[in-house]
Amino acid sequence: MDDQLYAYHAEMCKVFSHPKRLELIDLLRNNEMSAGELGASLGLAPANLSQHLTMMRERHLLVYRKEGNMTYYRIANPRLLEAFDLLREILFEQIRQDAVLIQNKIS
Amino acid sequence: MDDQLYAYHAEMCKVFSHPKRLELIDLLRNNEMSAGELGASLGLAPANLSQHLTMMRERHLLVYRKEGNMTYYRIANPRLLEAFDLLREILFEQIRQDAVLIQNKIS
DNA sequence: TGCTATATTTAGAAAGTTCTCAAATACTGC
DNA sequence: GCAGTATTTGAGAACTTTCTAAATATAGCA
Repeated sequence: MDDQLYAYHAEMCKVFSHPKRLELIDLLRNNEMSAGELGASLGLAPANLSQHLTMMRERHLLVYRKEGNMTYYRIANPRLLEAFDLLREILFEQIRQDAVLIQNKIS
Repeated sequence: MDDQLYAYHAEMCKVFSHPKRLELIDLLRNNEMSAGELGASLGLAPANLSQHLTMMRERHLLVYRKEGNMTYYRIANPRLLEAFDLLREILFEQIRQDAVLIQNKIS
C-alpha cells in the first residue's frame, strides 16, 4: 500500500528535522569534507557527529569515500539542495508574513 | 546567529517527518477538509489527529476556518506542496537507483 | 434546558531520538 | 609491532515525540 511510501518519505524527511544536520548539508553544498572537518565546523563530538553521518548515509542522502585515515563525505544528490533551499524559502515567506501581521497589530 | 535559522528550519521540517502528517498534506492537496473527514481518511483517533493539526497550525503550514460545529483545514502555502513533491521525487530517484544496484548484484 | 455531534485539551504512559562516555577498529609512519 | 590520529560502535542516560483515555468546550436542535 501507499503506507509504505509515506513511511519512507517520512524517514527521508527526518534527516532535515535536526538543526545540526541542516547545517551539515549546508557545509557540504559545494565541497566534500572529512568527518574531522565537519566536527570542527559544527562543534559536535566525534561520536555524535558520526551517528548523524551514519543515519544520513543509510538514507542515501550522503555518500562517502575513504582515503587513508580519513572519511570524506558529500551530498549524494544535488536535488537535495534544491529541496533544502525551497523549504528555507517557505520559511522566509512565513517569517515575512508574521512580521506583517505583527506590524498591523501594533499600528 | 544562524543557529536560530537552522532551528526554525528544522522545526518546520519536523512536520514532514511523520507518515500520517504527509498523508494529511496529500489529502489537503486540492480541498479543504474538516477534522472529522481527515480523521476518517487517515484512521486516526480524534485526539491524536487534533494534536497533529495543532502542531501544523502552530508552524503556519495549515490554516483553518470554523463553521458551526466543524473546523475546516487547508494548506497555508501552495509551495508546501512543491516541497512535498520534490522530496518525493528525490525518494523515487533513490528507489530507482537502489533497484539498479540490486539488479547488478544479481546478474 | 438537556442531548448529541464535533473538536480540542490535558495528563500520563509508551516509543523513539539524541547525546555522552568508553571501547573498538583501522590506517599511517616510525 | 607500537604510538598516534581519525573514525565508528555500543550502552545507557536524558530528552522529545507520539499515542491513549478522560475531561472540557461549543454549536445545533428538540
